[in-house]
Amino acid sequence: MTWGERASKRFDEAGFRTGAARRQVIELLEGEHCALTALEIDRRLPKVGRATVYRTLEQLEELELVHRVDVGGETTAYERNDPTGHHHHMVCLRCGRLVPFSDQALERAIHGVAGRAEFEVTAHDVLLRGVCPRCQEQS
Amino acid sequence: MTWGERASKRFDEAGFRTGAARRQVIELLEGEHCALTALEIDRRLPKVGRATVYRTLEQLEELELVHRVDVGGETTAYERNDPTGHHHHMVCLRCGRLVPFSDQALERAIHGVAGRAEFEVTAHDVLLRGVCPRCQEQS
DNA sequence: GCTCAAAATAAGAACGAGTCTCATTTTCAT
DNA sequence: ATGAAAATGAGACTCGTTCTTATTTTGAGC
Repeated sequence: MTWGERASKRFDEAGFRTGAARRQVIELLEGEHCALTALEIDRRLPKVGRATVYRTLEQLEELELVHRVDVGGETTAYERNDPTGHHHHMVCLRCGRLVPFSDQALERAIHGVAGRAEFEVTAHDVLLRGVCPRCQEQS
Repeated sequence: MTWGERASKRFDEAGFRTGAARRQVIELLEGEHCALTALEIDRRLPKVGRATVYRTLEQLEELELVHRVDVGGETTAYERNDPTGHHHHMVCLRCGRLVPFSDQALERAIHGVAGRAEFEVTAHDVLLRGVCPRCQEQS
């Protein structure tokens, strides 16, 4: 079952009705592999209102079908929750490109810290900032 | 030498002139131990213009006297660069409290990833989200 | 101390991301 | 088919941040 099918099903089960706007947002996310910002989605779906885009993303997040990716001060990005795996991002400071990565040692270290902390840690983010290969060439 | 003195000196060396506004921003940061948001600083210094607050923070960042702390979508916070050390933050999802931590294994893992990446990595952030002890008690 | 060009500043307009409101359209249980 | 409830689009609004511009302050050279 694809992510899109799973998303539709989960919406049904949650008792939501399905409109054209929601379908389009889901289709768009289905086709993307890395994070998309809310405004990017709005721009790519000119027939869908901004409010609807944000509302839909909020619902998708509640249903745990997408999660936010915080990439710096600018705008928030959203990404499909793929059961295949947890990962983090590198962001290019010049062009904004996002590249995913994952690392076992990193995850172990984070779980270690979380275990020793007084906080009840429920989530974590790691962001590497730098310059992507493409932008390095250009300088 | 205090952080404030170091900051003033560094500004001089960089060829900047010293105005009243900048002095006030530096004094305010001097007195704070953890991150302050730009707007918080603006609010606490009503006689200083918004633009000046932001410009000063930008310059402080360039001179490596403060660094940004990204704590979620809202607003960006700034924190004194203490030579004693690099650290990350846990943020409480209920009350917003920030608590610093640092961990050797975590840093090693991050440097490992950065070294293997095609990106030229210049900075990194780690944020643990959860519930602080104080808020855990209240529930 | 003065002087004056350059730097710093204050005030507020402008901008961009995100939220809210509300009138209209669509969905779906009946 | 019908109509109450949900979903939607358009645009007003908010808030953090940036830009513009006219004014004030600084400090190097006298």
